[in-house]
Amino acid sequence: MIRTRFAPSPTGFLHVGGLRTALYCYLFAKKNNGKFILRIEDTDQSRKVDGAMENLIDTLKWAGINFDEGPTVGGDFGPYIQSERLNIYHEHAQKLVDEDKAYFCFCSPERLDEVRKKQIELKIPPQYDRLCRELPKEIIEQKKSNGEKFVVRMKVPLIGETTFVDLIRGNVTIANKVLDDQVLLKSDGFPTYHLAVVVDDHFMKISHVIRGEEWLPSTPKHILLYKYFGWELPHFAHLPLLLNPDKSKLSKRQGDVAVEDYKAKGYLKEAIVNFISLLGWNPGDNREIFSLEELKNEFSLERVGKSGAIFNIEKLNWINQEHLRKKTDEEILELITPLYKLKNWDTSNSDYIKKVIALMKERVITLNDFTSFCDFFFVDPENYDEKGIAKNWTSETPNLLNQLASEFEQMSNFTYLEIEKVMRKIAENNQVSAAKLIHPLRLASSGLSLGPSLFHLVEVLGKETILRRIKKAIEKIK
RNA sequence: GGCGCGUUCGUCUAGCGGCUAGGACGGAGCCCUCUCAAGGCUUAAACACGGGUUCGAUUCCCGUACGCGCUACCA
Repeated sequence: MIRTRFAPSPTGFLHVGGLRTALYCYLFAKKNNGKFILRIEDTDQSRKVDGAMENLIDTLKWAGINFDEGPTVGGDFGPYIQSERLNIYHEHAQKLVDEDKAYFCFCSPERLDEVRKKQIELKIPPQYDRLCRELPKEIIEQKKSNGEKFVVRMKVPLIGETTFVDLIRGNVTIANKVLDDQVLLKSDGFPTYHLAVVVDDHFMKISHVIRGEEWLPSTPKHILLYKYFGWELPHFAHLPLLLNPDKSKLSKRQGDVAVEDYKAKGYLKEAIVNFISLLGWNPGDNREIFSLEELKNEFSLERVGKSGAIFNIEKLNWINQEHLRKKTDEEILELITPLYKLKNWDTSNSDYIKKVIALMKERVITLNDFTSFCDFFFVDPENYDEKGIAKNWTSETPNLLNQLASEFEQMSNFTYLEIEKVMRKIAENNQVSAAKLIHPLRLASSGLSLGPSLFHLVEVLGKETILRRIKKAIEKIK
């Protein structure tokens, strides 16, 4: 049984890198008829943020990444929040101490700092100097009864090396001597990541540990712990990192990293999921547009790459457009209605909004473009594009528009076909090109010099609005 | 500093000893056209470097360089 987990810390919003890790874990599990588990790693009380867990869960659900076990849904191997599992960690830390595979350490943070500083000065690798590694039992008891604070550290072998297989990178070997005597249990009684991850992955029967590359160097410690406990190893797969444009690890400061930021910008969940799926994985052929369902069928760890990928918004834009096109006008209506309400635009006439969608669908990138480029469908323009005026508005324009207005007034069948006929006729009568009418009318009706097909636009806006706007434009422009 | 991982067009990538090194986004140009998009066509653009191995290396091995990650009682 394939079981994977996504194990974020509730320290803020879900990062796009986190979403990708979660997605790959999810896809791998689903592809193999396995289970995907969500576990909350809240062992650092100082970094914990209220509401972060709920936010994480909401965002995963929004993206369509549903977990089979985890907080809020339960499961047979819970609890799924590490702070609710402290007794399990204590028990296992004690077991290691009893078997001489870990030890109590009473060194103060101050001493540790000092040791580290000195080591750096001497240009030797900073590491715990193992002062407490062989403390006699009596001393330990004495210090404990004195109430001295302590941590539990793992006893790393001084010699030898640890090798493991990474599903993405192959064999990785690290000498044990460069491994620190890692703290397993902190003085506040919480475990560190290293203890908690091993214990939980074991008891939650995780078959494949799929996580970011930043964990690669500490994996030998985890392997050692599995061996100390006598547990079977899971498979490991370390994903390449997501990068900023300058190739550093994707972070705030260089753009948006929270999934919510992209949601707020009007990107579709389908597009975000599709885009990040391609950052480090490819299907092996030229297809690029995938639904989540399709990804579930296609995904494989064998096709995950090794090098980091820069998060490039241009491609996201294109993918968003592609997914937007796949949506029906009805679906888009549902997505943008809340945005329109925020703008205080009239949303009571959904047929009208659907016409707007039909006209704009091909020329927007994000959902937000349905608001930022669509004001004129709902409110009369107050300002007119300066360049457009300079280029297309001449002294004869008012006269032409007035002729147009009186023709429009008499039309009973106000459709784009008829509108076009009328406009071309007037152009001909005045011996000017149709453009002399089209561009100024676009300006008058939208205030812009770009937008959808003018004849369609006029039809959708309707006779009354058009006549009003023609009048207004003639008054306001020069 | 130490250890680890990585390195194909600007970006995402295909390639698993023999290819005119392919695709996509973005760029440029042309066509279409009432503008803007969309669409169609065309085009520029890459194997980090040096050694091996081999009849033959983008591909395998070793170095170098560069980048990134880790080096916490953070994850």
